[in-house]
Amino acid sequence: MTSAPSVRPRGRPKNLDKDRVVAVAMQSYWSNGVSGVSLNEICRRAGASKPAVYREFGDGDNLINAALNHYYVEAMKPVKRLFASDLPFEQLIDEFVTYIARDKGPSGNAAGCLFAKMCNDQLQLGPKSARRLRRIRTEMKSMYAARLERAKTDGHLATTMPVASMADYMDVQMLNMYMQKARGEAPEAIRELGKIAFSVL
Amino acid sequence: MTSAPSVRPRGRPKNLDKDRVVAVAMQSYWSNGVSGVSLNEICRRAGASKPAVYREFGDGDNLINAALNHYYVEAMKPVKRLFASDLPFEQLIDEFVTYIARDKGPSGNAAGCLFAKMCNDQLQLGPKSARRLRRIRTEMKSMYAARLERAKTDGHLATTMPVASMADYMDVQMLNMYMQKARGEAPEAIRELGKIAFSVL
DNA sequence: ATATTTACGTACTGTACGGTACGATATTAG
DNA sequence: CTAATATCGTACCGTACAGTACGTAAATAT
Repeated sequence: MTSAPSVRPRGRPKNLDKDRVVAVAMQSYWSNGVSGVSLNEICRRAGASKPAVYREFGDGDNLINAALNHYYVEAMKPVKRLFASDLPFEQLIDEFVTYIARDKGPSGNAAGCLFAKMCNDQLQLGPKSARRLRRIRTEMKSMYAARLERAKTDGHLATTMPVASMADYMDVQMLNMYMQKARGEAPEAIRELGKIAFSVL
Repeated sequence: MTSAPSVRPRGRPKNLDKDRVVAVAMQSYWSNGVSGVSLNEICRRAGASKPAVYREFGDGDNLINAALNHYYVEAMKPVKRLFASDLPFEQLIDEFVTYIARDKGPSGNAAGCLFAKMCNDQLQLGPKSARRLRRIRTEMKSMYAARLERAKTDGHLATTMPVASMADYMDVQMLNMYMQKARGEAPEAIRELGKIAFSVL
């Protein structure tokens, strides 16, 4: 566990609020895109000194990586819960679409999914965060695939399409919806788009 | 017309190859994304001096705008031709999907649609190019809508869905396919994705 | 020839970036 | 107390960026 190291370590105690830095980084990348906000700016927003951040994270790539992980564990909870639920498949998709269309950024004002934002400028991501991003996407596709398989055996889904293709399709369409949001489209339009896109399943 | 001004203007003749600069800019933005390549870099690649480029275009925003226009008139020709053709609607869509999946960047190696790339980082676009981009997208949606209307009256398209919604959907799915390409997906996978997405029409 | 007009490009400005050197400071170990 | 340890943050490094000042060169007009 990470909690309560009852004995203090040796040197000067840490002052940097690592969690805050990660949270600010996540929010910043979420709102402005990874290439839309600098490490300098994140330090400023978090009220942390740059050397402290470098001491903690090593380099910018690792900070992005940490922000991405934070996003994955925090912001994807509802989606994971939804896909683990026993809702009929059709209803699940409907909830999924509604959730994506309604989802708000951390500061309240709408923004796109951090995954989608990162997938966009993958090219300017460091190797570590790029790798992590790919891995997360694979995980989500597996989640989709598992649920699709389950729906198929339950008879809620009659199709000849291979499950893997459908999972890929869901992944792309989810990112797509989030991109629309990031472009400032209205939630209603996005919901409509999602409904059409997922009507093929 | 822009051709052959038989009388030379007064001062020192221009040496800057404006067309080349625009072409290089287009190719650069196409390959690296708008925020992935600097004006400095474009000057370097085009073999032009920076002041010359500024004299010609005023600022970076105008250069992006010019590149976008160049792309629109040059690279969208096949698509426009396709939508003006008399192909049965279903076949047209099939060709459309195939074209997007196969489309290669100017240097031969695959890259995403410049529209899609620009839609991504709209936020870091200048006001002029952002405005132009919106306008072009609207134009393309109109093109889709007109063709959809035509297919409907010809009886090639039986649906209750409003034409405007379908045009929006086509627009989004086209950008979506291009984004997949920009992310390095295989043409075959993209074609598959497109086929599924457009099967709802 | 000389004045006028125009484009040329080197060399500069100021800003921001990612990243770090290093002396100061706060703690524990003995 | 002193030594050892570890974090602190100011002030700096070199690089790259967008944009421009300005002296020079090449043309036409007179």
